[in-house]
Amino acid sequence: MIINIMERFKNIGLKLTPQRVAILEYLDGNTSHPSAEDIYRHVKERFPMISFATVYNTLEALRKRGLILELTIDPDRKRYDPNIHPHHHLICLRCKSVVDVNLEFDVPVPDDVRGRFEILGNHIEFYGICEQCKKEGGDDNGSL
Amino acid sequence: MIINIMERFKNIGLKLTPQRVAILEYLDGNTSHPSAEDIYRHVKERFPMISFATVYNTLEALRKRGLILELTIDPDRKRYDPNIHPHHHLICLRCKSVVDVNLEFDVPVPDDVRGRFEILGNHIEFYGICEQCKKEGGDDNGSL
DNA sequence: AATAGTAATGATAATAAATATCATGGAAAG
DNA sequence: CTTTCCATGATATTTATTATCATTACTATT
Repeated sequence: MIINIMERFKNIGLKLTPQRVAILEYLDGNTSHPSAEDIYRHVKERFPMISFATVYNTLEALRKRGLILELTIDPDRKRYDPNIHPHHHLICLRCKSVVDVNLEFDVPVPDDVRGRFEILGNHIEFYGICEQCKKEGGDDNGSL
Repeated sequence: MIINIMERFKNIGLKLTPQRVAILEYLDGNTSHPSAEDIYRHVKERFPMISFATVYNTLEALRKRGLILELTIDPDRKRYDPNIHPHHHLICLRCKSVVDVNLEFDVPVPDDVRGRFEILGNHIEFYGICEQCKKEGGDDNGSL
């Protein structure tokens, strides 16, 4: 999979730099829905000189080509998802962790809506409390 | 409806200032999902002295009491919704407009998922092209 | 292998949204 | 009316993201 992306990178005329490889390797199969800063901090361990500009640059290059998704599920920051297949998300209101739901749901939108809006896709966010947070107790459920 | 909110405002110990009334009136029945800046610009017409701090202040007070929802559907800014009943959204990829879908969908989440995550609610985002944008043509569909 | 062409890097500055601070003003209650 | 205490507005700060640009370095070609 990651080989494919690297090949596609080159085929499109994008240069495959060590920094980009590191970012791609971090993203490959990653289901933690990292933010730009998460990625920056991780890659920095191997490339202490890496700049935020490179991270944003690479993410934008990937996004423009549809190789990653930019998620708008965290009110504070963008998150990125290398899983580009249609799927949904469970979002923990306490710890903000995001878990994939790899299911196809049939969401029957009425004709009168379809007539007024060309629907190209959908994304379901499930809000709740993750297993980990439930174990730890507490009663702040955050807010929807 | 707006009377109710104003009453509740006072009952909770919040002060009902002219600025807040203006914000409440603008939000009441508003289905445009305005950003803080949208609200600021509108209220500024009547209260040229109003500050952004007051807008954010009021929105936070309303949100904390569950009187409005903070929407995380626009990658660039938070949007606010006075409709606190469960509903979903159509988001135009071209003009970023947001339209309500006041329907209840039954989204059957499998038991193994429910066992690992207490689901408290869900929100469906439909992506597509609105009627207005389709009329105007163009072929930039934005990206999911 | 040397080189030329071009895109990527990283340092830095610039935007922009949202939050924090705080002296002053004003709503609410008695 | 007066007192209390929260809200306001001016401003500063924080944080995320985008923009700029000289330098670097990958890639293809020779």
